[in-house]
Amino acid sequence: MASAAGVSISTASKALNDTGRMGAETRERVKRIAGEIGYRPNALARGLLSKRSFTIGLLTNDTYGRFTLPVMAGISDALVDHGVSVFLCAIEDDPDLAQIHVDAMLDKQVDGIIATGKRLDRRLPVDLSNLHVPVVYAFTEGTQNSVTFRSDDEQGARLAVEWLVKIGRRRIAHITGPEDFFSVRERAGAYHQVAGHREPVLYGVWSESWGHEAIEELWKRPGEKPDALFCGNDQIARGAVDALRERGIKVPLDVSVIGFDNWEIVAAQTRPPLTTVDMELKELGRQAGLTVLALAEGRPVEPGVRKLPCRLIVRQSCGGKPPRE
Amino acid sequence: MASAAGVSISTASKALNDTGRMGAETRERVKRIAGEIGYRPNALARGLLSKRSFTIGLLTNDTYGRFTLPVMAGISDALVDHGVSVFLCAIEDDPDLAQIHVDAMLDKQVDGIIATGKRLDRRLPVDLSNLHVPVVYAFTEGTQNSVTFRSDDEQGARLAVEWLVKIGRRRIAHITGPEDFFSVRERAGAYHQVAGHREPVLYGVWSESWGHEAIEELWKRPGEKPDALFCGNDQIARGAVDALRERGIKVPLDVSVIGFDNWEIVAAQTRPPLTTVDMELKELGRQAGLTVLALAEGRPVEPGVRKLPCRLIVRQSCGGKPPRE
DNA sequence: GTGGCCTGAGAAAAGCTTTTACCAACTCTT
DNA sequence: AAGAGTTGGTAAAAGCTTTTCTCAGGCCAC
Repeated sequence: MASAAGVSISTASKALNDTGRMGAETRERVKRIAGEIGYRPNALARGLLSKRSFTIGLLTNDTYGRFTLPVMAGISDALVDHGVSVFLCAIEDDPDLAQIHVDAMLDKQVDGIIATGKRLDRRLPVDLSNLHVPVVYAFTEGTQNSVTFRSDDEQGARLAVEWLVKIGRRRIAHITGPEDFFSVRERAGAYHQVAGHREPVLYGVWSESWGHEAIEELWKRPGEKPDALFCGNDQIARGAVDALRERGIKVPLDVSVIGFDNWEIVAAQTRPPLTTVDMELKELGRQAGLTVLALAEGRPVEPGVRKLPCRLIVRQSCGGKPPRE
Repeated sequence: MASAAGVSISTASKALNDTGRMGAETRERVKRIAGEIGYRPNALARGLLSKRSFTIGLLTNDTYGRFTLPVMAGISDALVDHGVSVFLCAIEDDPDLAQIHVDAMLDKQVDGIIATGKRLDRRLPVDLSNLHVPVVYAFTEGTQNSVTFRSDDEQGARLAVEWLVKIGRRRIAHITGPEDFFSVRERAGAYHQVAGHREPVLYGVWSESWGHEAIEELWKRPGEKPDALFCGNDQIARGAVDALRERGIKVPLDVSVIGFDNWEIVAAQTRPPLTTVDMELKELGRQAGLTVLALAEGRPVEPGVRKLPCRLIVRQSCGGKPPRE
């Protein structure tokens, strides 16, 4: 205990927290000695009193996923400056496990909870709506009157298709995932708007092989072939690029291809590297973290859905312009 | 407070913890009422007294990585049964950030720390050797007298090469990552032992494009071509498979290919899906979690390096035998 | 009938920090 | 020089559990 080395016990607290009245040189001395003996206050005791644990819980059902990781990095990044740590709880769509983790977080007096997932239009398998701690949703469906952060898929898709139009492509096809995904419908909607229905939308699954198949299907059809592909994710785009290469079609010379997600490991390793749409998930996580912190501190936050803009990452699969950055 | 609804205050504690002496019906009544009002003890107060926070810290420098995620899932999986939660701290090779996180964990009285990384032969950029809490290393280089868990890369490589031999391959080449990786040398060593130096080892980088290049290099050489490839990771294997296909060489008919890591997203999406070596990282995490818990509870644990066996995942890139599981 | 023992339950302390209240001593002011 | 105000610091309470100690009452035995 710092008081042993210093002077008293409550004086030490006031010295270290720059609070209360005391002699300047006493304060300095206590601080110095505390530093020397490496004294660090016990956060448990502090939390017990202040009702703040400087801890938040992150609940995700996307264990192996590419979505949660960037979101998490953003949250952690935003909160470390405020001395807040993050409990990560992976709940594989298991309601019981989820409840266990939520209870454990509540027992540990988390200041707030962030729920995140792998899909915008699905709820986590646990009800967080009537907790006595603030809850923020990030990249997952929230409840009524909650704060929810999500990517603006419509704007992202528009970015992609407008880029293709801008570099001179006219017959743009859209190969994407299952139609029951909200994101898929939003992106397809934007595609229709911008591209003007010139080509049909091909709905499928989120895999490379579907990208392959879709190309076969498109090139089997009579008439003019597409000169650009807007793909629902990078894996589909990669499958498509590979299929085109096998047919001797040059990317980006003959066909421009654009993906979605900016999943580096796929997008950057494709030949040629994929131009794609980044959902800025780290920024999304950062904002979610800051928001849950604000709520925990009692600052008012307007409920509602916040759509964060996507960003186009230009690599080499579109041509038209040399890659930047 | 449960005591308000029940009878006293310390009696409640004893009732809920099945400790102390008291009437059976009193105990039942307290428990029932506690259940009804949804009483849950404050873990902070409990931790303050018991010196156990039921919290451990997980430190990783592999933010986006495929290694930390399974390890983490294993840890979480093993500890949730014991009521222990996990603080995840991502420290991007930044010593200052690492120190901040370690200090925060210590302040929060974690019962132990698990350090994990993306490479067996590198240390985290922070010294954890003289903490007053137990530290366990998982998939990263530990300190003297510490407990370290790692995959047995030699055994894994042997598994792979022996499989190739068993299905009748004789000219097995090894395309792998940078030679300064410990894992690379271990795997190469096992390859040499089992394959008997029939083919040279090609050292490069951990990317698909290196897999491509390596194939070009191998097929440019005069003389007999390899009939099997043992690749240092799944990405290299994928690059190699793609390069072979482009040359009209059939996998697995003409050449068997085997990868390393069992990174589903690469291995399962390759055409044909890759046979590969799984390092059982989730099991590794599970054991690390259980071990740090044992240390936290004062149970003795023998220091040293524990090598966990790898497992061969048979898919379709080798032929020889139909895929299982 | 009384002393000893057992049972059931409550009182109190401890764990560590922060905050409020308080006190002793000192310095002005008049 | 005495009262008022200021200053520097301490004592104590609160926050919530758990654990140990104590106590009151009932029962049995002698």
